[in-house]
Amino acid sequence: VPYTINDIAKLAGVSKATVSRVINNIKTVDPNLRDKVLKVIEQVDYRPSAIARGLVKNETSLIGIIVPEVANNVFGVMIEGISKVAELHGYDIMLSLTEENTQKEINYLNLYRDKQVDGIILSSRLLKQEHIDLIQRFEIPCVLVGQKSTTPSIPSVHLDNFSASYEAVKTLIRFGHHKIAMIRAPLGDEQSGEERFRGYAAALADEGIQMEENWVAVSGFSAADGYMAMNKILQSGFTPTALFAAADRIALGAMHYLLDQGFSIPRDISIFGFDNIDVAELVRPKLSTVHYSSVELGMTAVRNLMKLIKKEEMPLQHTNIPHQIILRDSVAPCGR
Amino acid sequence: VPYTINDIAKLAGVSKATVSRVINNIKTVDPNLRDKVLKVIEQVDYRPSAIARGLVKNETSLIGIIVPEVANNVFGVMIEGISKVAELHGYDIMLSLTEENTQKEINYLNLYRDKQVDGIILSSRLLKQEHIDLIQRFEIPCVLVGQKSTTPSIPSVHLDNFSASYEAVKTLIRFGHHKIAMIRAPLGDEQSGEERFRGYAAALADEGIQMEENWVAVSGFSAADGYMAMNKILQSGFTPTALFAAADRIALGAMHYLLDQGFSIPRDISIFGFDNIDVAELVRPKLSTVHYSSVELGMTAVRNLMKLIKKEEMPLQHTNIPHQIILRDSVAPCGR
DNA sequence: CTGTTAGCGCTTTCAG
DNA sequence: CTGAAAGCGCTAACAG
Repeated sequence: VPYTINDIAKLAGVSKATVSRVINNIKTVDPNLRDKVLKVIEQVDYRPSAIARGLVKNETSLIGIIVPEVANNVFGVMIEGISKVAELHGYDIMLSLTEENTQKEINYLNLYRDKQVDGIILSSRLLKQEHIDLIQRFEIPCVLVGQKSTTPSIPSVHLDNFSASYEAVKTLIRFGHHKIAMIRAPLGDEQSGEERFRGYAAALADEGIQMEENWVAVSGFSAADGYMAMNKILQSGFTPTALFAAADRIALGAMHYLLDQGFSIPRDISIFGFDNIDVAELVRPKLSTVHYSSVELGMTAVRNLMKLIKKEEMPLQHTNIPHQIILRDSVAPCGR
Repeated sequence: VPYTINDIAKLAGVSKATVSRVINNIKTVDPNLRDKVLKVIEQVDYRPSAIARGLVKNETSLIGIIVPEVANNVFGVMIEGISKVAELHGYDIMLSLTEENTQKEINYLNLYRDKQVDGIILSSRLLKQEHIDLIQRFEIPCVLVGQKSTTPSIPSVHLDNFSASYEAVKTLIRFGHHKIAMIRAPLGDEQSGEERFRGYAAALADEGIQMEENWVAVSGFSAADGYMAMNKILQSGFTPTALFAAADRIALGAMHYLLDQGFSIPRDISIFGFDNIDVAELVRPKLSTVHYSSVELGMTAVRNLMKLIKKEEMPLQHTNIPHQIILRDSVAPCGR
């Protein structure tokens, strides 16, 4: 049975107001009383209830995170970034996993309102107006990560997916590749899906390369999805000299399909991924990819959230995280 | 400004007790009143404050998770398991990352007490008496995952690391290997460190193989650590025909070192890992490893935690999760 | 079936 | 500098 502030007051022979002052480090307390109180607190190992405090102060020092999954390294790393900065600011985190299910996202948004978190970091692949409406109605500080905000009051942190893809594909072209396939991510996903595809298309167009419909396949984010997508492209009769995949795990799945089919990477087909997840460097051939810092993504999101919470300064509606082309062994000059 | 139960009471022309009954689904409410209240709630989109409710009920429907990291697939997957079952039971999760820092673990344990979580899942690699004492003093339900409990009131979920390692190494021996190196995990880690090593040692001993000191190197859990550890073993003058690593990422790091040195896997050296992380199957050669379900680990932990919370039934002090040897391409018969 | 009342553990005026 | 008192939003007896 934990001690309450009343117990401490009684034991120390003071009022609970005084105890409150002591635990909140308010200087206007007689040093003698303060010591007495502190001693009692120490003795019985008293800790104030965050719940009760939350009720009266309307603050929980909690931030809620909503992400699709956490077994995926991209999100794991991002959460570590979030956690680090949140801790620095004295915030703890609640975590909710949605499996990209919009209804769950909505539910968790509501849950976070119930729990009165001080702020929310939302990473949704299919951002809908419904999300935005809900967030605005709550008036809970919220920052979007991975998708671009469509509303001034809700800042977002993301990368420039278009440029990143554009540069990746340009790199492939510079290596002499023209027949470049792409395994793209789902259609509703504005950033990882659409933008990364647009960058690919633009790079080809700029070089006067006529892309055919069967050059691109749509895929989920898993390696298994990538495996199947690669099969689909080859089945269509198109044999590219290079592949650009919208995510590393997709790329890895595709690579396995190609290896299983007897292709040699990168001799027969070069492969370019996206995300630079931890294993990109642990496979052979090591995967060329677009790097950006998921840690930075998470950290920046929290920093912006802090601004929002403290209302000192309005963060920019859009914050871009830098990206970088990483050339590794999976890309070689075109041999055909 | 969110509505409170008082507002609803006023708007619906009833007492707040009645509103409370409605939102808590207590049947003894006149259907007319209930409808009226429900309508108002709907209209203004009222949601009861979980904080206030928590204060009076002494329940938060929150469970706290303490893990070293989340960028590591093992923990990511485990958390997904936890999340799934927790959600099923109506619990939400708080997450804290410790980077294996004992002081942080203690801090978070304390934090969870402040926040009055209903239960805690603790995954610590270096479990100390200090943890145990703290948990017992709190009287907060807590289950350990990954380490074995030393206290009847604190159940734990883990695998039989000794047997798993034993079987893995026996498998290597069955393939004709005798000169089997091991890269083991840190000394203080009773399970992944000590037990996995003991299994290795026992398997060798049972076959009458005399293990030398330079056959084993100690390593952290990262691929980089594994890379260096493999270097150390080779530098010592020992060239094994097989390697058993205490974790897949260690194995992967070691594999890269060997490939960099011009060895062929598995022709020159067979490699056996542990954990069956997602990428074990995404590398070439595919990694042989000890499989266990991290999802199951997490789910079982929550199930036990629920028993503890609901006090219906005391869970077993020790619950073992099954494991399984997975033979893939990284292991071949000994050629020497 | 419904309203009144008394808290849950804390912070915060407001007097003294 | 300190204590009394009110109240955060809700639940839970207890009468009626």
